[in-house]
Amino acid sequence: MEYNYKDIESKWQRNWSERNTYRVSNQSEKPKFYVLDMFPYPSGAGLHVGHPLGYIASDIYSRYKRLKGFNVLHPMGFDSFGLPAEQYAIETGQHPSATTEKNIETFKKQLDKIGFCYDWEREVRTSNSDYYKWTQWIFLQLFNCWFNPVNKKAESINTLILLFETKGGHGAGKHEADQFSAEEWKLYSLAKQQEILMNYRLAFSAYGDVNWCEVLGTVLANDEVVNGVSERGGHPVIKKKMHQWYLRITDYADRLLDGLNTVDFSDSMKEMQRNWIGKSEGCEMIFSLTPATAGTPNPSPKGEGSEKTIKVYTTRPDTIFGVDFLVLAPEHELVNQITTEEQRKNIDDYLTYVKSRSDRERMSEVKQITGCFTGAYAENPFNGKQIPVWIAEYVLAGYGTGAIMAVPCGDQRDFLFAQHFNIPITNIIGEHFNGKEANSTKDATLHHSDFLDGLLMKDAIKVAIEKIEAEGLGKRKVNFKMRDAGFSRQRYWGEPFPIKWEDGVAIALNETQLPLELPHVEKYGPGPEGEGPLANIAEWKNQQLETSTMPGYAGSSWYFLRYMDPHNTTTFCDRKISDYWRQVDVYIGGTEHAVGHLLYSRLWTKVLYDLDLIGFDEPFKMLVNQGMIQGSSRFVYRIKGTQTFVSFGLKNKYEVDELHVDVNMVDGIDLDMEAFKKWKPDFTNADFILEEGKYHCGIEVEKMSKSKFNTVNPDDLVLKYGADTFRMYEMFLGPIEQSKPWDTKGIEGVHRFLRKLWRLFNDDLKGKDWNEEKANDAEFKVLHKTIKKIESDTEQFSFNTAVSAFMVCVNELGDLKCHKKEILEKLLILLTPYAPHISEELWYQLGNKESILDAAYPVFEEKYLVETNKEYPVSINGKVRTNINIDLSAQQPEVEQIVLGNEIVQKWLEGKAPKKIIFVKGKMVNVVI
RNA sequence: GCCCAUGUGGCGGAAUUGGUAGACGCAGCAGACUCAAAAUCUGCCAUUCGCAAGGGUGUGAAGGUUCGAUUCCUUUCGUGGGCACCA
Repeated sequence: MEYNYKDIESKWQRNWSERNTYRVSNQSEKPKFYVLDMFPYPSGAGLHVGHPLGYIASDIYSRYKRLKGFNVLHPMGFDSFGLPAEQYAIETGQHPSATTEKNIETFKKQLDKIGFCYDWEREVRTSNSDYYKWTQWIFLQLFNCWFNPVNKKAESINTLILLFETKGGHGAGKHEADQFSAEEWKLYSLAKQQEILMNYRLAFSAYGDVNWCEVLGTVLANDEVVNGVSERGGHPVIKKKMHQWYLRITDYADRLLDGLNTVDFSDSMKEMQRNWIGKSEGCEMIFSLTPATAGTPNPSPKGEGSEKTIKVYTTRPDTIFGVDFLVLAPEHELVNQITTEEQRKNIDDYLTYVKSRSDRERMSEVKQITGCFTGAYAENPFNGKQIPVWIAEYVLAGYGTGAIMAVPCGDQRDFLFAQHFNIPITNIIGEHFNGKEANSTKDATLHHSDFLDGLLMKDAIKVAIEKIEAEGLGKRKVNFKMRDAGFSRQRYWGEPFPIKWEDGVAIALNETQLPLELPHVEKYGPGPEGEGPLANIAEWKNQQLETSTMPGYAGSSWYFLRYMDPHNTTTFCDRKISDYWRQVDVYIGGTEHAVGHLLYSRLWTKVLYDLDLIGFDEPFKMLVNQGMIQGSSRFVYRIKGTQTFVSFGLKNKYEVDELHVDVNMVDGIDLDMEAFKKWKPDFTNADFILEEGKYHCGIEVEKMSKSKFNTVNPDDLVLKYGADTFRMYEMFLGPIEQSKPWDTKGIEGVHRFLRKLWRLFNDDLKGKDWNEEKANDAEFKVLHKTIKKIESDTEQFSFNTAVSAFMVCVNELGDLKCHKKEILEKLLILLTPYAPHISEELWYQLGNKESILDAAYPVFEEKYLVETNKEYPVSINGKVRTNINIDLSAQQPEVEQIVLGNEIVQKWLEGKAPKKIIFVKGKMVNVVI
């Protein structure tokens, strides 16, 4: 009887589904455990081999925890709103709801073939109105609350109104502008009151920049902008100010930082989030502008210019005497006012240039130094030095005050700027500055720095801030790099905002009006003036409903809660149920979500917690990052203007175009030329220039994507080798957290392993081959070594080494000719999380009536592994020269005697006495000569 | 540019807290079985010198700490991911 994975897998998948084996109850005597995958975006390309990597890992862990006696929640769903579906719809004329539905069906079918233990009754889809009803509902909670800086938590906006009514503007203690009294507040118009409240709401509306493409008449995602022009059509893209919704995530910056100390994420992940939040301590400082220097007319009439000030933010106030110029962000509101007439043309040209540049380009292309002098000068408040004021794209409006004081001797970007524009550099750090590059040390002693002279820079920071505050020139300030999160998209395929606009005031819909359903239209396109497609729909527009929709991360910020209670129609998730399941114990997904999704869902969780809607304020207790499976692309080289293809090694002799070719037509690097000819009509008559009789393709590792023809479909592999082989092979590829290019080559080895396992139970010819004999010590040793290894590897998500331990175990049992049920039965339980189908089948063959899914996990017993002796490696000066078998209980003197008596050691000693003998018990011996 | 990760045989990778580098698997080579093939089994498999015994070199590169470094430190190069409207 041979291993027939096809029959076995379909048999047990049917059996498990008929018996509802994977249904999870919200009530159980067992302790709970919640294992979650980052749910997929159901793209039209279907599942590729990269998707299941994390899913297999979480499935193994879930099954393992179940064997260990936990009530395990392990759900799956779909993040089904998003840009690609919308784009695809525009291109093909199909409605996104239809394509999304179809894609999800494909995904589910593919997932089921791999044998995951999902409870599909708990499936969620973010684009279903019974789901996004609650996304909208949570948005309303965000809209209707503010962050109280005193209590450091979200509270109802009514508590803020009450403060305004009783104490006026300082009640909230936040916005400097809100210096009104309680009486004034009461006299304000409704619109004015709402305008002020908008500065506090956690979900708020304000003006912000978007990528605007005039020709396409639409707002573009950064992804759709390539080198400053639109990806589709290559049209120019500029920044445009538009009304946008935001989430006030900056108010939670400190709590998001603190929360990192309570969760089990990798250090690098925490570091990335910390850097994103970017907390820095420094001070704001005011520079007053001086009337223009002689020879240039004063741009501001009636001496107004002298009253103008520039507020800069710096983390290094200690360098105040090294300031050689100020730089404003090109978008800074003062730019227009301070520019002198002579400089106006230059400045305008520069602003036009900057408008075409993305933030990314502005930050990354530092070698290309650009900037423009405004003609204005500011005064150093401490020594009266005249400082030119420039604008430059490397200063971003969104960070700090949008203005910096440049210290070329201490900051490399400032240094390059000064060098490029011939601005004289003041050295305040003596020999620490070599004139060739900036030195950002804090350990130098300050020179030419007046009251800071002779101080160490790191000590001077405090002194400088105190002086600045004492003289009223500025104040201590904590800044965050993080900005409030843009929350609206000018798109169709997303959650509509439950918001109406009445005379410029945003009015929240009543909860009873939810869900506010996305209107179904056959065709849609961008609305006027960059509005979303909803603006084209008369019945929508007439109701004055908000025309943008929510971004992709809205639905994914809270989906883990909905899985707990997916069918509830009265609340997003019953409090009793979320109190049972609580945090996600293990969350598995890619690092690409490190700062986006993970921060947003942490924010939403904290707000829901503050409002007492859930009982925990961090969503994910532990995070496991899976690496990305990359595609290994193959290329062919077509001689320009022909259908002749030249092999990789000869391509430099011709002028060629590089074309992606489907990896599935290439064996290693050898192209299947017949398959290639049939691939596309263009290639039917292709000619080839070969090397050594073969056509060699070029190789490059890239993201796995349909357009690069480097995707590998898991279905084909499951069909050819079975789900169990596929699962174990994906795990065997390498550490779960490491990125690696996909390569199908090694899958045979895993399949061979499963057949070898099968043959421990069944002989291909004779049939049943297992027996009920008593196992001996050697067999128990193999088993218990494996139990120990598998258990600890599984706990540590080291699945690749676990697979190899299974192989070692089966090899060793094969060598021992062990076919004993007593041993094999335990091995099957260890294996079932990894290869559930074959394990269940063999378990059944051993005569078990109950499913293996709930068997008791074998208990490791140390006694089988106890050793009395060890082959100690013996090194001479750190190089291993021999091994000596020594009793493990031996102590240093005894060991020294044995080692020095050894022939090989004697030879290396050449009669000399050793200087030192290092003995590490149970490890090694090193003789130092 | 900034942030994070990563670099070990022909290939994927292994190596508790610094303690025998290359487990396990793929590919390859040789052999057994077979009319033959598949399947299976046995052996070899970092590199270099050597008939062998044995020795030299070797974990991206260069330094350092240590009795001992793939592991720790410094510098440097390559690759992958993220950088706020892809999800």
